[in-house]
Amino acid sequence: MSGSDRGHSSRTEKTRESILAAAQRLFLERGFQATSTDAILAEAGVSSKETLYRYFASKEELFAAVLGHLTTEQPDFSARFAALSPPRDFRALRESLTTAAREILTLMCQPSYLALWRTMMAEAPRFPQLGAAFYSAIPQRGFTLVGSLLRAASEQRIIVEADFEAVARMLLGGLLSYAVTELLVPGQETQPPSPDRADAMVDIILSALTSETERST
Amino acid sequence: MSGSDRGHSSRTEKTRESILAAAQRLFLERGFQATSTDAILAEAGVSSKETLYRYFASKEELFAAVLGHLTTEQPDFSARFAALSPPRDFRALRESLTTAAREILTLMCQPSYLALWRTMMAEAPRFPQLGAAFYSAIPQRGFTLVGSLLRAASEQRIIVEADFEAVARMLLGGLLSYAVTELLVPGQETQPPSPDRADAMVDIILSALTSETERST
DNA sequence: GTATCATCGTACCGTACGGTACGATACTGA
DNA sequence: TCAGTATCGTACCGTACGGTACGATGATAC
Repeated sequence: MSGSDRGHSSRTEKTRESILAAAQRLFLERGFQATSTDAILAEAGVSSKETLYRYFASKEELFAAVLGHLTTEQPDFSARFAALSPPRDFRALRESLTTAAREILTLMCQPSYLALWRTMMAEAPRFPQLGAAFYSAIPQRGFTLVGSLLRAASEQRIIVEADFEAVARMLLGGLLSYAVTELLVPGQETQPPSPDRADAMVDIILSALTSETERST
Repeated sequence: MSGSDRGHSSRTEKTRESILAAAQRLFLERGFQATSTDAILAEAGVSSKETLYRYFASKEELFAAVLGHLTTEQPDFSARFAALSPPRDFRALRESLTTAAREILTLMCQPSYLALWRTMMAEAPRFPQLGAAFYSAIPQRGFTLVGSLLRAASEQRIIVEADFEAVARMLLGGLLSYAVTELLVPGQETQPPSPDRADAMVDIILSALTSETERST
């Protein structure tokens, strides 16, 4: 407010960004404890710890800055659902869900995304607010968005009434299970699952949500 | 073979067990790197590092012994499915699946089980064979067992043919999603989900697997 | 009872880490 | 051009860790 950030426009911002970028790479690759501040400096091309501690009060604060940034600014799979408009008919609903599920599956199995999940779960006990923020920003939002999409479809009589919270958790949990595979069996070049795994799950869900219709029609 | 383990029957076994138990508690509670050998000794009531290194060549080997033991000897939720006999009719299938799903949900949300998952995913990059062993012993086996149970049911015309790999992943993944919640939002006493969440998922699955029957009958 | 071996208690080694201090140097803005 | 400051380069501090060494002490087996 009182004109504190005047004199340093581009230069300081650049070093700060490079430190953040280096820290992000190393934290996600090795975890919090296994990443030393010296290694971050070397990766960032910075030659003195004094520079790092000018921008971040401690290693913990740097970690929180990196993970907080990834939680809020990262393109996440929830956004795929947020963009979905209420479906017009069954065909449109199926198309929307299939596209979104495919994108989620692909995104979640990317190494950088897996590393984020791994780091979050590993450090959640030590950084509880980071884990909570991540949960409500990504998976929680996914459950909510899928659930409300299905609810909107049911209100338009496209699908039948059901426990949409359970349905959403099963669809996203099924996709998540592939990420867990990659998380537990790392490195060995397990090729990501083919997109038709997502298609199959959407079709099973929709099959459950239309069977009652068959009876009542 | 050549009479190496003769003289030390009860005493050495006891200290070894106490070291393993202490290491298990601390590794699961704090993780690998944050647990010092000194802390393990204190927790085990052992007064010299020499004793620890008599039984385990390194901290890594002790960690592998603990996690390997937990992977193979722990009562796991796959065993619940392995005990299931091929169902006689639809009612028996639903009963079996509901009971198993409830038990899995309860088991997976227990703190000790969550800590095992967290530790496995956190350390999988550094201990790849541990992660792979855990994956094939627990989640992989769960997918396989549920899938084959459903296949057996479909061969008896209890349910219709379907992509049972996807169905199994969705059912177990849906339950897993509750564990992920607890993993990411730790501590704050989030009460575990009620068992009827498991019931709802089983019913949705079965609804999808009977809808076609309605048509063909 | 005596030899054997596990454990004790303690001291030690080398290394690595998070964080601080400080003079020297390069850059930036007026 | 000059003042301010961000960065450099390096040295340092205190602590903690994994692992080793060794004599003393206790329990166990023959």
